[in-house]
Amino acid sequence: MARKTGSHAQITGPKIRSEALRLFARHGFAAVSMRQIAAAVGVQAGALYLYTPDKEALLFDLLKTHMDELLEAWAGEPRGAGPVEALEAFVRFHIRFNLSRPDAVFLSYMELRNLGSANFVMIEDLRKAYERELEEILIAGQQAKVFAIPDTKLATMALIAMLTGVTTWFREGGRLSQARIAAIYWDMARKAVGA
Amino acid sequence: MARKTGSHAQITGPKIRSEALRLFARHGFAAVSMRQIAAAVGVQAGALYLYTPDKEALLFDLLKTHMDELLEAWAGEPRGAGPVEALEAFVRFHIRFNLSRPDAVFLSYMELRNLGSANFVMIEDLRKAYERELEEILIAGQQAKVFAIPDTKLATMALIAMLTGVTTWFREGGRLSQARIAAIYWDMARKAVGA
DNA sequence: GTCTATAAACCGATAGAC
DNA sequence: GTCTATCGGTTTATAGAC
Repeated sequence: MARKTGSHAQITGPKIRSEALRLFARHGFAAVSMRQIAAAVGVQAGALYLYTPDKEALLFDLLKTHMDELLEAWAGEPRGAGPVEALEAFVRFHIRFNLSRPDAVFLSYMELRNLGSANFVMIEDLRKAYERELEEILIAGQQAKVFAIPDTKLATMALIAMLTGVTTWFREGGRLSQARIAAIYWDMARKAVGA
Repeated sequence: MARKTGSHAQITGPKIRSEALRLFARHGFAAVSMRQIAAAVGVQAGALYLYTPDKEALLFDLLKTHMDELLEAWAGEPRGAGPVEALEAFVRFHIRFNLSRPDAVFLSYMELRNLGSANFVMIEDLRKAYERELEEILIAGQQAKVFAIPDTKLATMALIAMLTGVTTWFREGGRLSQARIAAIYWDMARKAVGA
């Protein structure tokens, strides 16, 4: 099938998302103009509106995709039999996944406030579903008496904040390898829950 | 001394800072216009420039003040003799102080990128100085063999991220009191460092 | 599918009146 | 100290040519 000159939908669509993700994470959603995104992609600003109805929808698409991929990746992650093994799997998975997508992680933290309330609730629910995955591990370990946790809800929030924090300071080629960092965090997480 | 009609410098100055802090935290620095801040204060946009040379200087003033107050408050905080007591003091102080200023904490995390490089470095150095306070406690405890920490630098980042995370979900009048939350976090922090 | 051109609104910051 | 008015530039989003 013949296409008009300058037709590159299969390239432009993904490129808009990747450049928008990079720019939003670097400068903030409100600070980035549609013209900047278009320039980074290599098209004119008007062309963006063939791929997104408006700027907020572009942000929502990025956040929704990230959360979907996060939950899907965790669902497909192998994990051991007991709560301790499951917690170790979660800790290592969370660090590995988040470090592979630092821009998306940062965006999911910072730019939820730029979403309308309906979109906000949708992303928020996915985030809660992910947190629930960790809490269920903690509850199982608590019931099996292999964890000693004063409050599983607080432990969930504490562990996720601790693990996600890695993305704010980790730099490739730094003092410690990603594997070493994951091992150290697993050690601290394990101790924190009394395992 | 007589003043002209409409002269309220002693009220307007602090109010500009408090309203700007609230709006920047809520919507993001770039998303908030000087006109919005002025409207919240109850003056016209032009009047803001009697109190700040430009918008970025207003943001910097907020962040600098916050970091100065944080370091000053910690410097004046009573703490016990040993590393364990010092760590407990730090944990409780960090939670208490940050929960008393959630907007400033959020801003300090998210909007550093809107600072010019000179201003950025200044805030960053203050943040590092604060982190160093915690790391020195961990190092002292490690040397005294009352902590068992694989890496004091990583433990510092892990603990601060864990503790700061409280500000993202805590709501006054929620399930747990602030004192109870601090006690639970202290329990997890203590275990995490092997004390 | 992309471009150019443009509408309508808003931005940060300043000048001058009071 | 504050206001009104405004400059010069930017914004999101759309219309119509190709």
